[in-house]
Amino acid sequence: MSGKARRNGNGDAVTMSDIARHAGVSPMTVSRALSDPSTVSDKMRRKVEAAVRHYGYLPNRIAGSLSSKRSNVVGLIVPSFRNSLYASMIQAISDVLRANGFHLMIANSGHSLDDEEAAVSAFLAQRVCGLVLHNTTHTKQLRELVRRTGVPVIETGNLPAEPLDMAVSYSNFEAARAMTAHLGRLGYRKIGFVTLPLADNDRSRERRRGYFAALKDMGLPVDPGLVLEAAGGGFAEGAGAVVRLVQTHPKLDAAFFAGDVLAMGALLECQRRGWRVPKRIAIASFDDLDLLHHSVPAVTTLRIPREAIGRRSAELLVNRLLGAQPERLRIDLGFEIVQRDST
Amino acid sequence: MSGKARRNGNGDAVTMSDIARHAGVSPMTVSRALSDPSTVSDKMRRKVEAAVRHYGYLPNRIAGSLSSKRSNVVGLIVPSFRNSLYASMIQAISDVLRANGFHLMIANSGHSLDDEEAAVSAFLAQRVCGLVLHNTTHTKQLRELVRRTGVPVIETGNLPAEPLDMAVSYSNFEAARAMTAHLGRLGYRKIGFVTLPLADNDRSRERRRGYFAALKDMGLPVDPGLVLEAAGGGFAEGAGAVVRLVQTHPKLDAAFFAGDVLAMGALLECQRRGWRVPKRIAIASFDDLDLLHHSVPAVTTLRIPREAIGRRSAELLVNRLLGAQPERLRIDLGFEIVQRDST
DNA sequence: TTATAATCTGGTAGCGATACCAAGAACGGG
DNA sequence: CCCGTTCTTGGTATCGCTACCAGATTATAA
Repeated sequence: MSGKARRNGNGDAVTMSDIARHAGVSPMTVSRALSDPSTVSDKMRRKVEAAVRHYGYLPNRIAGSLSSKRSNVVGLIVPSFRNSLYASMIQAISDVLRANGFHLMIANSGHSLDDEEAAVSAFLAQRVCGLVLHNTTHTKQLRELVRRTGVPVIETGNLPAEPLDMAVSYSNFEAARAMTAHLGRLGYRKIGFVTLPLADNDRSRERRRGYFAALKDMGLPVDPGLVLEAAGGGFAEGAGAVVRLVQTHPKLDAAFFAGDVLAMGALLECQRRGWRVPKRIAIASFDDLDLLHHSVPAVTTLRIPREAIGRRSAELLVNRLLGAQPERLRIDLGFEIVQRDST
Repeated sequence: MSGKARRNGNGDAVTMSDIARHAGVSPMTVSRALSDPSTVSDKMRRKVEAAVRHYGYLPNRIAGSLSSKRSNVVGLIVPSFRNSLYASMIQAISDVLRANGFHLMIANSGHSLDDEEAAVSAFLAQRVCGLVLHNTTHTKQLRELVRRTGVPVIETGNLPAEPLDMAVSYSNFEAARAMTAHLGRLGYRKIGFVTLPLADNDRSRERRRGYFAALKDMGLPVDPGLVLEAAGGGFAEGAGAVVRLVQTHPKLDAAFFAGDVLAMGALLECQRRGWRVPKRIAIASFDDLDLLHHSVPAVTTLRIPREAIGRRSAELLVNRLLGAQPERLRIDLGFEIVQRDST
């Protein structure tokens, strides 16, 4: 062992030249045998494979990337890991990427646009070959960085009017509007709305906008007092919100929660207080946490195709990386209202 | 723009030499000004910083890593993203890494040891500087790979008898044993156990072992019929399991679920069927899904310090990468029984 | 059999940074 | 004012791989 290479604890890694020497071929042949076997004769390929197996050779993709100016790492930025709604999307992305030989780097922006920008910078310094951003409003710097480097980018979480590059999502505005209209059709007239934090979050704001639009569509009065901003997205906040709404507006007959955990918290609180759902108050949710289907009563909700969004995002990215023509896309994967017993 | 560099959509990236030329200094000075400013005079540093800002220079960490044989990317492998219990750990790891200038690559093993091995190979090819594995049984190849490359590794999810390198976790065995004993102390005598899938999952098996051990400790009969293996970890499986247990064992007075979602599914099913909890049957859970605290009744559970585990894991890794002596560690972060109304 | 194309293989020159060494500038003590 | 330190700076040589071109080998056609 040569002293210095130990720094990284990386031992003296076997290199391609080592393999080449032991296989009795040139390094180029080893390179080809590994990255595009069809361009090498069977005899050579077998010699190389044998040596690779024998020495447990692990190609150095860092060197490969530097040389080829290509990388196989995709960067994903989500606002937070805590929210389970990102989980199914991440899973889908991860699956598609892996099936195509790509890897995933993840960072979270903590709902801060500046942190998102910092994460993108860091990813670009790592020379990721593509980006997925769960966010559609960005700092000017970020837009500039993306433009300059020309990395393929998928935006998701909402449908931006002007995508940076490609967008795959559903419309928060339309979804909230549809659910509010649905409640109206069911006969509810005084519909409260509990929103997730609005700061730096276009998705939350779009949902609220959808709620207002539906009321207007139906000719229902728009009462700002019926809108509550929950400080967080937890059970407790949902519980607190439903109580406050009911107490300040005794005539309230339905409440629409902009997050599934909020809705569940509210439902549980109603159970605790003996408020019948949907008799005393109807509850509707945004996003189909599995739980909402199993609760008593099961909760009416919007099913967002989180998994499909992840899958399509990754597929688009992979296609582009594999040579598809750049094309500014804006794919709407829609949503679905799931009517259950809580409304 | 020179035609060829376009391949990656990467434009013609500004390089360190470009910055050097425009700042009127040598590339080495730029390198130093960026990576260790204290070794460079103020005048030089300012010139470099100005040029960096002006050209929007993004250092190429791929090249940096190749040259320095150091990387700042940590690989994390979890069985799945779907389970929220990984989420808080991932968040903690991500936070600690970012605070120290490291990045996170993530893969999922889908509960397969071979896939875990494949993911580790891929990560090592990317020359990650450290690994976190949420699993403590591995293929022989994987152990060999880790030994040979000498990467720092954290194992978590369970406390292995023989860690590969460092382990940070709690003991599934002790936790399950403690909860079962707790139920015994509360007076329950016929305690069912619903386990998560056991195949390739030492954590599940350890939990079951803990359950059996506690029964033995208490002199209670060990009836294999009281143990059910749920096919998955969802609400439906928990619901199905509690029904089957109660129907096949009318005398059953408590059920201990090896997963929080299972327990919640069972609780909801009991509500649906009008089985009083804990009167007819007590329900205890493993892992403190937030929901269990808000359900009616609130569910007794084991609180596992998922976040602390993530944090400590990342901290240990970072320390080691920053120069701490290798040391075979096995850190037990314990657990806590949270007695609530369901038992 | 020879010409000509189609396959394979190897040599060379980077990719964009950092390590290491050596030389020049600044500094202080005697 | 000289000389040994200390602080800065720059040159050179990789890091391990792939792109590109050229030469060698084999196959195919004439």
